[in-house]
Amino acid sequence: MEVLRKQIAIYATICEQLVDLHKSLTSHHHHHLAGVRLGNIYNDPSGGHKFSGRQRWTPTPIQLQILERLFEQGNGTPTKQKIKEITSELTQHGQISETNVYNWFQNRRARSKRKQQVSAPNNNNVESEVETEVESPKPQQNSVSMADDNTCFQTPNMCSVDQRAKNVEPVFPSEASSKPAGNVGQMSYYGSMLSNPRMDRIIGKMEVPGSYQSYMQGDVYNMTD
Amino acid sequence: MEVLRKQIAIYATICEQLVDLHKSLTSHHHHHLAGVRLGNIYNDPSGGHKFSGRQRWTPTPIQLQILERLFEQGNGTPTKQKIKEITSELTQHGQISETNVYNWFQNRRARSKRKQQVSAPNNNNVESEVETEVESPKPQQNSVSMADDNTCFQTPNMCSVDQRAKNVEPVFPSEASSKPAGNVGQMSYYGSMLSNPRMDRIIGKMEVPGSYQSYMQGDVYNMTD
DNA sequence: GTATTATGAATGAAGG
DNA sequence: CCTTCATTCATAATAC
Repeated sequence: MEVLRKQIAIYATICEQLVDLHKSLTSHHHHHLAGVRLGNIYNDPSGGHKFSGRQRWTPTPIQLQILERLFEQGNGTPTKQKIKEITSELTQHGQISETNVYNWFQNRRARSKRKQQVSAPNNNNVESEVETEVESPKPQQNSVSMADDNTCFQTPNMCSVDQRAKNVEPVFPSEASSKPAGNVGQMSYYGSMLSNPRMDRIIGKMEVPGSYQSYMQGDVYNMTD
Repeated sequence: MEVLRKQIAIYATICEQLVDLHKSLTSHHHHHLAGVRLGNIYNDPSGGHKFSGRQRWTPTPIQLQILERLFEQGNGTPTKQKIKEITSELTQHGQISETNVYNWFQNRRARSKRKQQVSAPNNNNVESEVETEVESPKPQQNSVSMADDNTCFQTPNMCSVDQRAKNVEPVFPSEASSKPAGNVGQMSYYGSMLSNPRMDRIIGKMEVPGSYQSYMQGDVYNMTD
């Protein structure tokens, strides 16, 4: 009897933790779970009514045309004021929000930049590492001394596994029918999956880039380190 | 006694399903999350100069959880002292630096603010025509998105699970090897578990804290013109 | 139907 | 603090 009660309590805890975890994950990465409110109508004059649910805004050809034109004109300097105007204008041609416009310009600009970087290699001719995508000789944000002490600081994944492949295997077994939770005392399943097994003892120190550094400097407390 | 046994069975089922769901989500979309954490997991035999890895810190789910909690607690402006403490704590769950924590809070706050300032004007009137969550063919998250019958997610993977309420065996674990059920397979869907009274509270926590839908509603940037 | 590409969106970090 | 950039992720569109 006591055992049973305990079991119940434990399960309750586990469930809560699972839910909490789930919430964290979904709220940060699974936007498609949450913010599906934009493409509900998607007045696509081109005919098809894709009521399949649209998580992602897709510009109509007309919108795209206008956006492209604006981009070429102002060349990627969308002021907030402009954005509003543009949005108002584009709304007449389909569902759109200022966020969409903002994102569009941001992406457009970034993409252009990147393309040019790739197209115009300065003096390197050995950058043909991976042609899968624009590997781009990333000029690296030389903060201060990030690659000096411990190069492997925050790098979650050093080896360049192609994440674009959708069939990458998670490290933990699929366990479709293995065992969801081993011991009830602790969340062993998620524990093993989500918490790190003390493999990090190499936490040296980190770079101190501008903002934070200045932030720190203003403090009365000294960096007791 | 019987009630207790039943409770255990129910919890076992719930846990299984949560885990399964979570696993589906993470493995489907977040392969990187599965092997998250500083990935020394993969042997890098190359050991060469293939160090094109990412340099951007990515919080582990646990770190994220903790950070979110701290943020919600009202410590919107963590002092340096706080940051140090938090960092120390989070270091136990993955590589992290004070800068990361600082940036995270900064970003979190800024974006939270940005979203709120959108929700606020929406309170009185709905001048923004982008606001039209009525008649959405795909009912998105509202409060208990998962609790809906077939709401599922847009994820094709998830939606392909049929509702065959298979063996929801009680499998109340004994005190020793309390391992909830061995096989969940396609999981019998949420319907069964949601009808449980205990699940009520948990489902309440399930709801996504509303990040993206409000983000979509209006502009992202403020009009500092 | 499956794999690949294009691109909208999310977010960590830097700058001001 | 607020804005912007750079990078990454997920998915609609498309090629196969």
